[in-house]
Amino acid sequence: MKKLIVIDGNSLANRAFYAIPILSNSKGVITNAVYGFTNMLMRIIKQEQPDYLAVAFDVSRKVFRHEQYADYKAQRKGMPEELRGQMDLIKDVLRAMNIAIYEKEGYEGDDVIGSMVRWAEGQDIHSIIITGDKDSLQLISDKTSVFLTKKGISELAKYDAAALKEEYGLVPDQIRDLKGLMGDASDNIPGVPGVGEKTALKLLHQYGTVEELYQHLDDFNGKKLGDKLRENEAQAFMSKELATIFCQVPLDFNEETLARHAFDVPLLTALYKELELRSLLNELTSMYPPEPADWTEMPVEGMLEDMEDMAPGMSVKKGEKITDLESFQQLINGMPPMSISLILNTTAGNARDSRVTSFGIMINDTPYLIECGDDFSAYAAVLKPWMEDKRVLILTDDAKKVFIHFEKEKILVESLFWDGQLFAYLFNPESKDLSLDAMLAQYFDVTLPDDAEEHLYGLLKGIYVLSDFFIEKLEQEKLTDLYTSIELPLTQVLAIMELEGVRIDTAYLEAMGVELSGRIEELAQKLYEAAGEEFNLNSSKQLGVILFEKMGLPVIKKTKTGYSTDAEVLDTLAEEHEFVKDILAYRQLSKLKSTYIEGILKLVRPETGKVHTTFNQTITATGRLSSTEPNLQNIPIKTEEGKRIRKAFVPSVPGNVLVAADYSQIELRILAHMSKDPVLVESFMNDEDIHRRTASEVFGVPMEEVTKEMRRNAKAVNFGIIYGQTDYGLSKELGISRAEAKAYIENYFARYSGVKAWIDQAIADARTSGISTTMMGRKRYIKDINSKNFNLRSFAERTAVNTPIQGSAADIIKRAMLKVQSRLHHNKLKAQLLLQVHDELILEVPPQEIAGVIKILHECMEEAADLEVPLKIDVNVGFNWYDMERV
DNA sequence: TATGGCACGC
DNA sequence: GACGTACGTGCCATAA
Repeated sequence: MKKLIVIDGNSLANRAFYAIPILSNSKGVITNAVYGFTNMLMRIIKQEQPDYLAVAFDVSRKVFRHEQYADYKAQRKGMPEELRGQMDLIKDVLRAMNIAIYEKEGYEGDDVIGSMVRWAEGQDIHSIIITGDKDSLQLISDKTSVFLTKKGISELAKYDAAALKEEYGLVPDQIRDLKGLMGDASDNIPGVPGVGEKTALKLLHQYGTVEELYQHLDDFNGKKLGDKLRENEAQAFMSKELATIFCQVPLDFNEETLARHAFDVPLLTALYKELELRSLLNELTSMYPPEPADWTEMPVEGMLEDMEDMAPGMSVKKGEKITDLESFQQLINGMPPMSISLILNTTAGNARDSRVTSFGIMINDTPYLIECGDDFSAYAAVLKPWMEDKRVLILTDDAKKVFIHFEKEKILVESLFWDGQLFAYLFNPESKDLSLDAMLAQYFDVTLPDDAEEHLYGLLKGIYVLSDFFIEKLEQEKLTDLYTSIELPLTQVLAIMELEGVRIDTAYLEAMGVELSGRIEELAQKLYEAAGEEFNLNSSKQLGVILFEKMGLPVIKKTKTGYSTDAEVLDTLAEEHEFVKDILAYRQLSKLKSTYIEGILKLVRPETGKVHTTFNQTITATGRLSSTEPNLQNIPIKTEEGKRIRKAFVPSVPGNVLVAADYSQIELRILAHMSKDPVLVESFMNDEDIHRRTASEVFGVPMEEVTKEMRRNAKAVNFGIIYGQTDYGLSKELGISRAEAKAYIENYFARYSGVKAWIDQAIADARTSGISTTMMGRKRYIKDINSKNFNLRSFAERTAVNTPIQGSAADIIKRAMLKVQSRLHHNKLKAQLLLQVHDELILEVPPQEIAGVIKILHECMEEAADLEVPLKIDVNVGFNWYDMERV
């Protein structure tokens, strides 16, 4: 038998309106009833799969029943303004869905519904009426059932004749009698005063109908009830009349009109977009996928509402574990949804070595745990079409991880990313914990279950809880451009760099290790002899005892826990004591051996001879990257001994070269740009030796008369300016008196008054806003800027000066990396980005590409930002990272 | 296991 | 008069 669903439009809209908190789009149009109604409608369609579908409405407040009873529904308050405005929108939605709307002047929705189902019964069609109005129960027949909404709109109570009998002990037609006796306050049907549901049911169980009851009024002689019934006889009969649904409304019902038709997708999409009904739009687009769109335009579902705010029963489904490929294939068949959340669980280790052991994926409303064992490749292949689909928005906590593990499967992920960690970092780069758990706790006070599986499901759902909120917050904080045009795409570049890795000449490192071991051992023996005892040379505590107690050297500096033995202290003592010189040498060599030789050798992959560092994009307070395991951003360069480590960094392909391009004075150029200081700007415009010029200004001598000493001092001043150095610090640095240092700094600010003004402004801005900002809008909170504690406040002030400079430099080189990678890719070059060291990019380049790559580097890096002064790079080329020649 | 001291880079 | 240059990572010793 065919199935007709007919919905009481007013009733359902009303329920939706009161069940769902007020929602509105950005223009202030209230949408909660539209949302709830449509959601309910979609669920019914999915669940019931009807052949015919219609919605009936009341057409006006004046209906034929008013002729009988002027006060009919007089009690009822007018529809609230907020709901009235939504009725037309609901009808717009229905029209866009090509769903039949029935209404007739002078009749209520109930009457239209009654007429329709009676017609349907004649056509041998089974009807289901969906309403919140119990009056409709009178329409139940062997071919008609009624689903009543309860508890808001989330659940339906299904009634057929049997269910009605069981709950009320009545047949459908007796509903009219029930209303006749008990009345209905909401419709202002009076009934018999003093008779409520209990009494009415008792009477009907005994007498069956109002008519029959009044035939037997004598039974109530001498009882109060009898008097009430007698006094209100006319009213009882009228009430029953009023409660009777009229089933002969003159309407033309036909199967063609009632049959389900395809949605008018463009119209419906436009409507949802206008109303900003994101979860509905998402649902629609998963049925009818749209053209690719800019991800910022792409609404992430308002699943937050679904899961958190909606009535029970609307929440996402329970999680499910999948352990075989077939089940997974079934899950991932057909068109992708508009968005999925995806969380990879991997073994520890670098990009190359780590493996995906399991992953969580949420598709539509259901989170899954996929145990892929050793077979992630097969699962990745199944997911491939979705990962390569630009329309799919992937919500994850770590986009780089996703890029890496799919890239390893030769799948270039093209879908757009929502990366929770990256969002959290941009909102506050100093956050200790950027995990989804932390974000859910911080912003939604949600704690996920401890159980690993349930926790994963919670994360998958949690991403959706955070998604719209974070995108909105990103927009509000004006960080969207930084995210979409820099940080997110950079993630993919970093993934490629990590996977590529850097070749290490292990034989060289090992040989150097052996050499160092010998020298370290010699030094140790010499030191033990001089000290007159053996002690742990690596222990600063034990060394302190030897130096300052046994040998009686002067204590220069103390630490929290005892004597300081750092390089600064030892340098002061070194001149007169060979022992101290040897300690310094021992320290230098053991540092090289433990950190750089043994440390790096431990991390070389034996299969390839490469190390694969991990670039962390969400660690530093200023926006710089950091590098770990190994840290390739602090490979020695200052001392000749240390610099030799760089000979071990070689191209992976024989004949290739390493190309290193570093920005010349990028931070001072940024300072020139931001301060617009005329001297500094002019200096860069003329491509002068910046430290020489500073020396000339500060010491008041012509450029050509600047001595090496003056230039060294000026360089320290320039350096110190960027960090907010004090006269004390500068005096220490240069080994001059504090007064002298103070004079340098004062001279500097006198000559570079624009710089002074900018620094003052940067501090003042931070003081008012509590924030420092980079050129790209990256933020950092400067929390102690107004502290009464001098130390904290001074520190905050230095931060407020340094952060815009260092952070803007980070912005610029990140942009440069994107440009470079893009050019290499589009020109189909074999050259590869390998490393970034804050102001420097290192690439491996085949010999035939060297000239082209150098040109690309100049263009991309020098045009990464448009400043008041030019950006300039120096390029060096060599067969290892030590033997480099300037080109 | 956490912390401090030290040393390497930009 | 304080306290004394930004941002990181890694190794080792020591304390807990």
